[in-house]
Amino acid sequence: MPKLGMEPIRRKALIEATISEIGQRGSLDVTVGQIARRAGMSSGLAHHYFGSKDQMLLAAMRHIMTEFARRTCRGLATARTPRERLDAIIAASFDAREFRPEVVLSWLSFYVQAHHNPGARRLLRVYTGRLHSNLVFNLRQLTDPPRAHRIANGIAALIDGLYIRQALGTNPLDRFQTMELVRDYVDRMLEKESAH
Amino acid sequence: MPKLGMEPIRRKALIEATISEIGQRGSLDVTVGQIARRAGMSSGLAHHYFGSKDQMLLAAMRHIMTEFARRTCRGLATARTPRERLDAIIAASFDAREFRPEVVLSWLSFYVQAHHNPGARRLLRVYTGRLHSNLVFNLRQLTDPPRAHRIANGIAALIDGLYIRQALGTNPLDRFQTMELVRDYVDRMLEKESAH
Amino acid sequence: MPKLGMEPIRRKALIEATISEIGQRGSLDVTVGQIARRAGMSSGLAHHYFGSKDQMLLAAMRHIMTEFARRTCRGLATARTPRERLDAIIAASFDAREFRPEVVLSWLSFYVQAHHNPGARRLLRVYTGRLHSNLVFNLRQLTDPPRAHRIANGIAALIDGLYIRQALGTNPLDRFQTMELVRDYVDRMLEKESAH
Amino acid sequence: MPKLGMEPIRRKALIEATISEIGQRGSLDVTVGQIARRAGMSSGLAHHYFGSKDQMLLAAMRHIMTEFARRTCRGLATARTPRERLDAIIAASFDAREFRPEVVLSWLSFYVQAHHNPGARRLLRVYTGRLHSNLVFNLRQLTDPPRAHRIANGIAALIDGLYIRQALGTNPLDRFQTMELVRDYVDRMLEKESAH
DNA sequence: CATGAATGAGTTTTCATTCAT
DNA sequence: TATGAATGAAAACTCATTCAT
Repeated sequence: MPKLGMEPIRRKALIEATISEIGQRGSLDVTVGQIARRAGMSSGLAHHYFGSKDQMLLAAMRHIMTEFARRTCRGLATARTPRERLDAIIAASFDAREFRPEVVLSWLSFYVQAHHNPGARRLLRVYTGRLHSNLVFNLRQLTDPPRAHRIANGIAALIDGLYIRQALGTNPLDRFQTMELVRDYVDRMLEKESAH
Repeated sequence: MPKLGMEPIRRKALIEATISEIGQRGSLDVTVGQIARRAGMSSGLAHHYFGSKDQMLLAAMRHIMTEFARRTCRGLATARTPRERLDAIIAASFDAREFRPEVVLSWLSFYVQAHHNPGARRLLRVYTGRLHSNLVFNLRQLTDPPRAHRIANGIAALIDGLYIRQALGTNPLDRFQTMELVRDYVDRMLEKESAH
Repeated sequence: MPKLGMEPIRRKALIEATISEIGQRGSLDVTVGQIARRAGMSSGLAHHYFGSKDQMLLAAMRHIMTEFARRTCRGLATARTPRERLDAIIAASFDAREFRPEVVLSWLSFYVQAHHNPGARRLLRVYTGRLHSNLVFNLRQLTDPPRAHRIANGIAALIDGLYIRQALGTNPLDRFQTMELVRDYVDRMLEKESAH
Repeated sequence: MPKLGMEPIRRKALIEATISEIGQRGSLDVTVGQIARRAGMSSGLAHHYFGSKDQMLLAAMRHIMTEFARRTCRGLATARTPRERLDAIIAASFDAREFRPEVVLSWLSFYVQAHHNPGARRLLRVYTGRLHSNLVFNLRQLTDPPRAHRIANGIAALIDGLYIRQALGTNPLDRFQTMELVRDYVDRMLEKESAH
């Protein structure tokens, strides 16, 4: 049933199928055929729209990051104070849709891929850089610049670590406790009288 | 001329070659042939000693974890106070030999593998469990049990996150700063007067 | 809005695109999609007009040969003597438009195709036969029949060889020197006193 | 039955199978699977020994050219005069084994491949260059340098042309008549009194 | 008339694994 | 114990061709 304008529909279906399939299999070792089947089309069509498997994986990664960026923006829009904005960024990372097993596993897989795929690497840098500057911008209004950078690094590492543990099933906390852990970290690090 | 006692030598060579190869290629997509060549033998021999590729990867993972456990034990032996023991555990994680790119990348790869390989999963649980109880045991002497668990989770997540960032090249801190970040976290979380 | 009389226009565009594409890629491994795109239409339409890829390639071959035949006729029309007519045939082969890289390469590619495609083979025989009888007809007026055949074979082989070398870039002569080489051959072979 | 030292045997078998298969199918569009089957092995093994299809085709081309070079050398060794040496070169080109349909067709196919495969191109240049200098070296002892080059070009073109025609089945001459045509060309071109 | 969506067969290539020696 | 020859299954990718619209 070839209709006009199928491209965006097919691309979207393939991206979603990619994420689901990675999540379900728990590995980036997913074949184009599996993804295409899940998306209800032939593997040839998947190639037609994405050119290569790598491009498809990259598109999926991009999709996840775009969604994350959008959620972050939305959260930041309603926040009033720097502290609220930090919480909004954290909340975006642990949003219910973001923190689903398949999405978290996709992140992990992409992380691995990023090590040898230049495109994935670039994408990851964009994400990392954006998160860092978002955090630093707000932290700077609450503490001195060196500390702001230091805390931003801690937050980012904590988020990454909690993601991994979530992906591996070694995170005993639920979504809210997980978020609370990060917020607690921020609070503690911002306390004034600490002799650090 | 069949040499006696070759088995442990060959196995060790293969395990080390596995880790080096994964580190150098930056990916779990490493072939038995590549590993065997690096270990100076034929792929057939690698199978002879390990039975399958998966077993070989698992053995490499086990090796890394055993090394880590040994280092942790050694560190704990000389520590006198709970706080010192916590520091020893942290130091073991960021030991110079543990924190080499190839080892960190192997960890990351194993994490991915753990999700669908039961053997790897079991191994990972052992490591995670041991780390957690080690941390909790010492934290409990410094704070109440729920908090001890909470902080242990935070430390573990932070370590995992810092590992990932190290593997991906997104960790701007050097080894000592990295360790300091974790120790700082412990200090902050243990401060008494915090209103949490 | 179905346009009337599009067929010849489309067919012509496709034939020209076929030759250009083969010439540019330097290979018969040209896809229908590439040709169609170059001709400014969809691959489906190309099939609509030609039925199959082979038919399209064949039509292109036929086009080149028809052009050649037309040029030969035109050249023969103004020639007065047998020797002039021989020169006209030679000139038609090395006409500036005929001797363009893409056309020469198309010839070469068609030659290869001719070996297993009956249609192409038939077409090639027509061309070969026509050239041979044209040459023999005129040579017969200058020498005895066996020699005429012999010389015609030599000329045809020389032309083919020079074409190949042109296609491969191993012909160091320019178009005029190339033609002169053939004409020289004719002169030499027609010399009376030769002890052959 | 894996024995030691199979590599040269397998490589040879594959090269011969490549030439036969190209000859029989009349096209470079021959699959690795077909070649391997003809050589009595799996396609995987063919890749094991050659790395890629292109390398295999290239090896076949190299084989044909090496054989040609060897034959030429042998012929040149027994020749005493420049004229005899020219005849030896010609004879090597039309040697019974060289002029078999499958070999001639392989040449033609390789010619096509040479246009876009750098390796094939380089190989072809070596062959062309060697033939040219061999011819020129001997012709120079019989005529002036510019003429020597000119005649060498003619001979080479004639040989190529006769090969093509042989491959396409449009050469009505047998092997001896074909050779004689080239020798006759040489004789004619070397005649002194010609007013050229 | 025209599109481009869709398929599926076919091709190259890779690799874990087996096994004769 | 050790080799590397050999297989075969699986994967990515290509493309002629078909067909609903």
